[in-house]
Amino acid sequence: MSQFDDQDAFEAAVPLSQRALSARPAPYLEGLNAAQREAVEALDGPVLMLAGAGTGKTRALTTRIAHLLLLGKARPGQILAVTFTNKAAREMKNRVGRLLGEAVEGMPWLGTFHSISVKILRRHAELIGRDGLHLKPSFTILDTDDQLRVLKQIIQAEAIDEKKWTARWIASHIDNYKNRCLRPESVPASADFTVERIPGKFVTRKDGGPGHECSGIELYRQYQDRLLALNAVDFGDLLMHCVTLFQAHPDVLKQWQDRFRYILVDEYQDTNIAQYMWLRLLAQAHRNICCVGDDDQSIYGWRGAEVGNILRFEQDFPGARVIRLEQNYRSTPHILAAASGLIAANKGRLGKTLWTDAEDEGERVRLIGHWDSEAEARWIGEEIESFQGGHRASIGRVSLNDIAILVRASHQMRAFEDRFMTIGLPYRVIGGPRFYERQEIRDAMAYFRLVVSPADDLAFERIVNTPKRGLGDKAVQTIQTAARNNGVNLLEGARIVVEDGLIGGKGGAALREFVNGIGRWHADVLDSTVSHVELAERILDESGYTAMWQNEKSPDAPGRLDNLKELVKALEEFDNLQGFLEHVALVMDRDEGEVSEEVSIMTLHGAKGLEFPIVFLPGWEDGLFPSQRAMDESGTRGLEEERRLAYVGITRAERLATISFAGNRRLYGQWQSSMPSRFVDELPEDHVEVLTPPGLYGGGYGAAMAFAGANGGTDMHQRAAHADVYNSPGWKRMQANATLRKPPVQRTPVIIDAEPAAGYAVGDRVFHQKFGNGTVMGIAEDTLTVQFPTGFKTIKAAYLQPSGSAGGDDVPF
DNA sequence: CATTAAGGACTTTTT
DNA sequence: GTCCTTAATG
Repeated sequence: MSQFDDQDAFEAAVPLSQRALSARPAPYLEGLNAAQREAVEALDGPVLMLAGAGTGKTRALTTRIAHLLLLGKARPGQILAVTFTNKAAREMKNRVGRLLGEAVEGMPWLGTFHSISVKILRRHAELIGRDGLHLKPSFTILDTDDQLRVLKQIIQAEAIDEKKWTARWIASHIDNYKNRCLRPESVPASADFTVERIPGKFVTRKDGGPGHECSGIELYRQYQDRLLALNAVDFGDLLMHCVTLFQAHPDVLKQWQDRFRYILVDEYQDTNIAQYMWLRLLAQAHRNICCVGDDDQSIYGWRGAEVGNILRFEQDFPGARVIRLEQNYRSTPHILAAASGLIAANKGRLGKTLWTDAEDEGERVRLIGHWDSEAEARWIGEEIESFQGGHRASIGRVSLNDIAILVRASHQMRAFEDRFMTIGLPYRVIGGPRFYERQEIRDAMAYFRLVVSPADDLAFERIVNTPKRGLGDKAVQTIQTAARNNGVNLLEGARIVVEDGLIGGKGGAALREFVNGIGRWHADVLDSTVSHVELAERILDESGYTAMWQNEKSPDAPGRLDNLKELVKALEEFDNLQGFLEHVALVMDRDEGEVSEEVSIMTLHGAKGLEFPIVFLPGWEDGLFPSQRAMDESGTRGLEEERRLAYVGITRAERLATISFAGNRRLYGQWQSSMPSRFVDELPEDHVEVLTPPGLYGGGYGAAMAFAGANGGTDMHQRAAHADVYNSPGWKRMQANATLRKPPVQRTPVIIDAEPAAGYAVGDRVFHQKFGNGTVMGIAEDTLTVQFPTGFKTIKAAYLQPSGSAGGDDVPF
């Protein structure tokens, strides 16, 4: 990087012709509106670009990069451009390339926070660690699965009661620390948590005898130590280690500050504290940082994102220019007005007024209620078919690719998949399990990992008995003991076990073959005459892994074999196995080929940044959307985030948005009734058209409520308590369109078939020693299904006590 | 040690 | 309802 260190040398290197370009207007600037142009041309100093939905943010950002390059302000390698997703990074890369033609090489530092952090960390790995134990540049990146496996080992060693404190739960706490850049030694005691050990199980600890309790920070420390010993990092570490590195080594920081002359950040509203520190450290010297974001689209608060980062930008970077992009090019006026009206209910916004110069008002946002989630899916399917038939004059010709169904939670997708399957409507689910998260891919990867780095104990444990080699828990324990006694890794330990004949019979022979195989393939990795693609095939073949799936007769076995083939094919694009492994951990999301005509089904989170002519927004029911959990966990803040999610959903639509809700929905196999989302009532009436659903009693929703009420145990007190709901404008609209046989009476969710028992009723607030306050969602004899902030639990009534404040302060229900 | 049966938890959202 | 972990059996 020394070639960039000298400012004068760099300027001298820029051709005169390039610098002269700044003297004449650049043609690529001409299509921009005034605000976009300002955002592109304000190159030096801190800039905050507040870009509302559909205002051409990506265009401004990519043009800005092109501008920097064409003016000779920086070379491609001197621009740091950070995104959150690989998709966004790829998109930006493509668009910059298109703007510049073939003139400029791809930008090496355009990528996600995580992928850029890896690149930086690899160069300074040895500076991370303590007590003589440090990271090596070849460190592996653990995904959530590996992370949990490591934690489970620690939990077992510490005899922690995993029934009560799951690895998942502890992992989320550790992630939280890392999101805030808190290392084990810097977590304040006030942020510690306590877990219990299994009573009676003897544990020897350095800090004294057996204790019944264990500090969360202590577990965190052990986890970090274990990762270091494994020469591994998890996702959170990538950011946190980078920040630690920069803080502890000013000389290293300086190198990177000098290299990155200009910094651009996409989706700034989604940054967490670690990312914020990362950026600040890199930007503080020259302050050439341009952050793009929209506080109204901040929807990742639950995983540590801090809207505060964007709200505070001007304080962090005094003298920052704030540029608002407010002209919307995406949606019709009705859609825009509906979205704006909804988001206006949020407080603490930076405030933007989106406008459009489109003349055609378009159709109003449509609102429809259904009897249940199946009717909702049926109706949407029929709507889509009628679009296809072409007899919808106001809409015109529609391709299935133009249509998206955006749901709050992934379990909603199923109803649509089922329905579309039966009517033969092509669809694609976006954001399902990732390619590299599939079992067969992870197994294959573990083989590759172990072959490349024989010290990868996690990989060893994963595959030592896959395919079945007759090596169970006991055998693995024998290997672990041998490894520990000799101070070597598991593969070496296994070799010792084989040599000493500690495992006999079938298992011993199989283990011998396994160890020999890994050794053989490892030698081939180093042998440059062996192609890595061929080697990969051979590994899967000779290990018996391919045969395992060939012999498996379950219906998904062929698909898995296909995936393995695809994996090997993907290898061709890399120079070696190492490079491939690195790529898969961070960047390999399968490219969603848009070859055929399909309706897209995805979550609202997954839809951010996308747009579709026609959008369906089903499941607008209180408890589902806004999600009960978000509200229980974060109160008003959670509700506002949900509202932003709704805003994101509506603003995805270009021409037609349809919001719907169902009176009954199946959750965990039980039917449950629900109320329309409060967001429905917040929509500005002038921009909404209420549709009458087809079906029984002239109106599915009204009938749904009457039915639910009849079965749910009528209660005057309840009726009075919730009377206001039925006076709300949204409710009246629905009433006008539905023939109501009986007044609706139930506010809280009802399990239709459930008998009230144990003195509790559905909807009651209860308290549990560990899980805290929750809401009863289902009753079966003496067992209750309770929704806690941390999720659903099925618990015996004896462990619960009634919670005093039914219907909390700012939390409804 | 592997296979099978029963029981429990689980549902936001993702790099 | 589904997936996963644990207990019982071959």
